Amino acid sequence: MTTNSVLRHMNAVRCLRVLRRDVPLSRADIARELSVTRATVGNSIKQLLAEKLVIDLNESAEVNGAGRPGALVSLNPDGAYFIGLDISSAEINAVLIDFSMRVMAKRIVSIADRYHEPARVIELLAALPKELIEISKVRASRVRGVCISAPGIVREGRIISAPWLNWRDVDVISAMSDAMRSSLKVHICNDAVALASAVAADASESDLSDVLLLLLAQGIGSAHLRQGRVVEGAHGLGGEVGHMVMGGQPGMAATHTFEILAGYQKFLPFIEQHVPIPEGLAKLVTLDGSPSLEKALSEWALALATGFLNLIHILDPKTIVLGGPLAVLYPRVSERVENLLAENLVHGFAVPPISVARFGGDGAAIGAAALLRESLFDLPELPAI
Amino acid sequence: MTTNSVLRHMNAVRCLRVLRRDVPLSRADIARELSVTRATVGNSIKQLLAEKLVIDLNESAEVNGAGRPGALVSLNPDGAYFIGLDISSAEINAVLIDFSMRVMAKRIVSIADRYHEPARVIELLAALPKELIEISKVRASRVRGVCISAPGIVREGRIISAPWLNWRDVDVISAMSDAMRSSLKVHICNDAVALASAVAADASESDLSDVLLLLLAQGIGSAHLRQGRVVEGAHGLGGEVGHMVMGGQPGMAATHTFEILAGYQKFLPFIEQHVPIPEGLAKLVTLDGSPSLEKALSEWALALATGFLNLIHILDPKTIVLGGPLAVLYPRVSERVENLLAENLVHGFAVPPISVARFGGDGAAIGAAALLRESLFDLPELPAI
DNA sequence: TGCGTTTGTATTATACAAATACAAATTTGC
DNA sequence: GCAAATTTGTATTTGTATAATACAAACGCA
Repeated sequence: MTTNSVLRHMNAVRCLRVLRRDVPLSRADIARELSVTRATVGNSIKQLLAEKLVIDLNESAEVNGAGRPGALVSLNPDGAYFIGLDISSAEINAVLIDFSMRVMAKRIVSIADRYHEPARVIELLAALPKELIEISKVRASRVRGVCISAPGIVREGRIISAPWLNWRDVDVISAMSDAMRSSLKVHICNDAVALASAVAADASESDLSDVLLLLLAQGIGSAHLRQGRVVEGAHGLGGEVGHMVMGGQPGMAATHTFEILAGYQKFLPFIEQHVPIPEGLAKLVTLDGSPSLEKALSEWALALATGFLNLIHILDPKTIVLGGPLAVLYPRVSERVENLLAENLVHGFAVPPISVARFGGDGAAIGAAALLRESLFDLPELPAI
Repeated sequence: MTTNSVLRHMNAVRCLRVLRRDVPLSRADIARELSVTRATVGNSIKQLLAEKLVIDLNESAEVNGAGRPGALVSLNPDGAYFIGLDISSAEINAVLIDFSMRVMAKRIVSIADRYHEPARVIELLAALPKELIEISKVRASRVRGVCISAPGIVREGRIISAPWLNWRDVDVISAMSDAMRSSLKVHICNDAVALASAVAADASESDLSDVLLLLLAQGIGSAHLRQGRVVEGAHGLGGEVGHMVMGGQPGMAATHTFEILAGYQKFLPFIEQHVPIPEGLAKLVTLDGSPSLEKALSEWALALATGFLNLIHILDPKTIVLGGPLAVLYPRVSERVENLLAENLVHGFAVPPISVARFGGDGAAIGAAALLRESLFDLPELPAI
């Protein structure tokens, strides 16, 4: 098990991780970065070329002095593909991305009239991979897997509970695998985790790979990334920050949880009846502040700041990124929130940068696919015990 | 860098991790456990014998059938020693432990009259390692380092803030290294992290290596262990759960934080004037419940349950362990707390086992030392990038 | 006592990276 | 122009891992 081939794999993965920044490099560049010999890198690259994960650009590095210029290699966008399927109560968002995170195919399937029927939704899900592969015309053999993102508590391949879908204890992976009639590996993850993965993969700077992502919607979910990997709880749970009790008289009637105080219920009265909620919330961004809207925003700022304060004290994230339909409103309160944080954080803590994720409705689907992509950059599993 | 020696190290460490349970095993046993050949284990053990981390027991395994019985090897208690120094506002607790976690020497130095003077405290700290080595009569060359535990926010070798000591931004490591005039490596950690490390090292069962430790004292600190390692925040912080806002009118006046609602202030009126607080609290365990004490306990149960509820939703720990002087009181409210949790956790979460750490006042010192010991079981640093 | 079984190690085979050497490709200096 | 210097990439050799194999030693069992 812990054999020489582990070394080979480690070095190959390390080369991939260097190339991941999407800057083409020569073998000598990589060797310097990893403190190994050029010969070793040459071997690893040879292997990666054979696996099609890397391509020779047939191009020379720009010269910076004397000597033979290096031959550039880079990640091969065409080397691996990944499918992400995001379930919400309105629709399934489906994407197929390539190894450089470009979206090669995209489908949206409305499920508003049947989201509460797992069997029917899974039937629709199961048809999508084949469809995406056909649309995108990629080689089916290079598709590395399918990852489903769902708004709920996910554990061991099952959706334990997804209140917005009204699902409980659905064994999605088995059902999907059966329905798909293909050997594609199927994974499943929480939607906040998926979006966090999209944010992390998108971050060109590696320092963004340490992120607390908060998904502000009807509920509030979260995912915590450390060194690009999701920090999971002991049972694969965690991140249910929406249920954090933050106020009220002592007691746990759950009328003062983070998601009740800072979810979007507060803003529904300001949205016109017939407008979908995300669009309605987006309109509020530029809406002039009536006193009642201002009051709602102030209360929201206070609730957000309190929630952030708790999470920063507990988790110490490097950055906070906000996603979900409510996130667009954040710039209207950012100053208030950040002032409150600065005043209330204990000495030693600084206010982390708080930003809004730049992803549309397909963010979670892209992120789910990115989660699969990430596994190619994983060092060999720690030979535990 | 990523060479064959990494493999050798990995296999040696894997052997150590198997032996860590303190059950002597034969090379063949270890080989089966690790899925490597007996010859490979033989080599690793040969190396570990040379490093004195393992000893040959000159004893045969009890036979379970035919065949030559294996020659048992086990961790060598005498192979490595570790020193832990815990600072509180009352005293310095100092211990020297061996490789099997036995306390070989112990010293307590009162600093009640000068805890607020970092220079004088560090002077006292610096004298202790030599003293402990002399008391215990262990070979000085086998002492692997010193780890200091402090009640405050620790980062990059500095105490950023330790309110109970009234210290701010003290560069403990430099000062210690200078004052000690020895080549011993000095580390520093938070006291909750130290105690958690003691709990994890103490746990004979490996499933206890996933622990959320809460230190219930004047303040409330925490440390989160996952797979035996402390989960640290991006800046080495985190775990300041005492500052979690849990109630009150919207606003952050910080009158309803976890440590105000659940710290030991509430119980001070029940303690006789001249009794030290830890002893006073211990007396309350058996004190018959006056109505006012019962009320305080009920309020405490509610506050604890609310804090635990939030932390379970956010972190999903496998077990919760309580330490600090207030922990002894927990059995008086455990039933109430666990019922409240069961009623309020969202579907999918279960109430984790909640127990009281079985460590005395030297728990943090032992834990600090155990943190150093732990590093011998670390797999080689992931060759990052 | 002899046979089967398991252990531990010695030997050999194989696989990996490092060290070395060298040809190829380019700049620099004259 | 042209040789020297420099850098790249790879082939070869060397050293050191583990795996595979073989075998002697130590034991139970009949």
